[in-house]
Amino acid sequence: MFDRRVAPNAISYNAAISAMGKGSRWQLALHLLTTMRMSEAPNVRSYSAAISACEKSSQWQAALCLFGSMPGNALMPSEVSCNAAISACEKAGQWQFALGLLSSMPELRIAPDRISYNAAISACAKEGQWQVALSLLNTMQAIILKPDEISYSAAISSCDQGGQVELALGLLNKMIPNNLRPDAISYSAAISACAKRGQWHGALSLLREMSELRIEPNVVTYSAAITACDQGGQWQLALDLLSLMPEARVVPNEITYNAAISACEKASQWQLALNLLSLMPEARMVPNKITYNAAISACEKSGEWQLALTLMSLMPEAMLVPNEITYSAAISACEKGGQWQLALNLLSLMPEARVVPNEITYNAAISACEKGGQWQLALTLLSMMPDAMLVPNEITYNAAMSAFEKGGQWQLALNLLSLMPEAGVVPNDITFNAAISACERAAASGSWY
DNA sequence: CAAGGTATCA
Repeated sequence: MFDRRVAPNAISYNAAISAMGKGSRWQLALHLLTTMRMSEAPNVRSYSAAISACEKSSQWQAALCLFGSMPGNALMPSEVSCNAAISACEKAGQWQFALGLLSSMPELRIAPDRISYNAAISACAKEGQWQVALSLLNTMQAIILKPDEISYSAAISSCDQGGQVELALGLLNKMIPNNLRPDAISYSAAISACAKRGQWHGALSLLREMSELRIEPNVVTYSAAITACDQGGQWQLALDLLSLMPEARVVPNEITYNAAISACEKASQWQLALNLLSLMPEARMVPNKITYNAAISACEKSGEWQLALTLMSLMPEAMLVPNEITYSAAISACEKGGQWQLALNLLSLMPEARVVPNEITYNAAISACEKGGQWQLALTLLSMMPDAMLVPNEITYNAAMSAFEKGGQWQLALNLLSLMPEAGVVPNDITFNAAISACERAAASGSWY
């Protein structure tokens, strides 16, 4: 094709740009768009393919630049180019930009179509903007753009992200009356909504409903249902679902196993968690960072701090780099095992491992100090948080408060309590109980004055 | 030759 005798034409360039997009090579896609100019002017499809390439590589600014440069290149943006730009905003979590593009379409003399709305609904869904997503769905109906299965699934997903189970189920139930056929994706989104609220019963009902309607669940459906059982405290049911997958001819993947390992965590079933981890290679699955993090947490919840640290130490040979979640889970494991020195050691190793601790990491470390009776260290960690650009939250304050209480530091406890309002943290029962207890201990031991 | 929906870890 690049033989000088046969010049590539627009079609071959467009195909190449599209292929770069599928391989997440956005720079190469843009490079092709540039080199294309030497033989002929890129057309609307070239731009659409390039915008889509940027979208697939999460380069939303580049996508918007391309879209915005079309009129200057004597090209009228099409529905497709605009929809690709909306998708780029969606992938990057820029729901306001997605809505802005949708609303600017009429000025550009492009009528938004079903795909424009669906992409915008998805953008809102990803960011938990369920009210906006639902209003877009209503707008679609109002302007006689009949929402389809994808519109509904995206809207259900917005309710899922927003924790609105009832609304999610309501939308699912409206599909058939609207002559739409719910599929595995619509059901998976609804099951996920149940999972977020721990409604395992609802999730299993939806699975049953699927079999009545002859809708084949897929691996995502099962993974979501396993998570629903996990969140609902039904770890046995979660594992039952995993074991039922072969006869349903659904092949579990890494995510399914990760969800199942997570279910073992809540049940303090570290043996089962490690067993699942060990079964993965023979099922041709490669455990990833999330798998290890879930297994480390399972050990943590079971009080197996040594095993948790062993798992963490095995990550490099599995070519996995621990992240802040790994460290936080491992620090929590040390906390549960009364190993405050090891917990602090892990925290101190983070900078050289180029892992940035977050609030949760500090909270775990402060709790470890509290359990180890190290109120001074808890105070030191608390005071280090602003330097690390971290804002202590309710959990941080409560952990520090308990540390002061255990250490008989009633003045510090009361001082901390008094600082909470200006830090914008509302003390709760745990906070007050710890503070009161600190004072009672002081009074009982006569150290009040 | 271009555009839209589902699941996992502290």
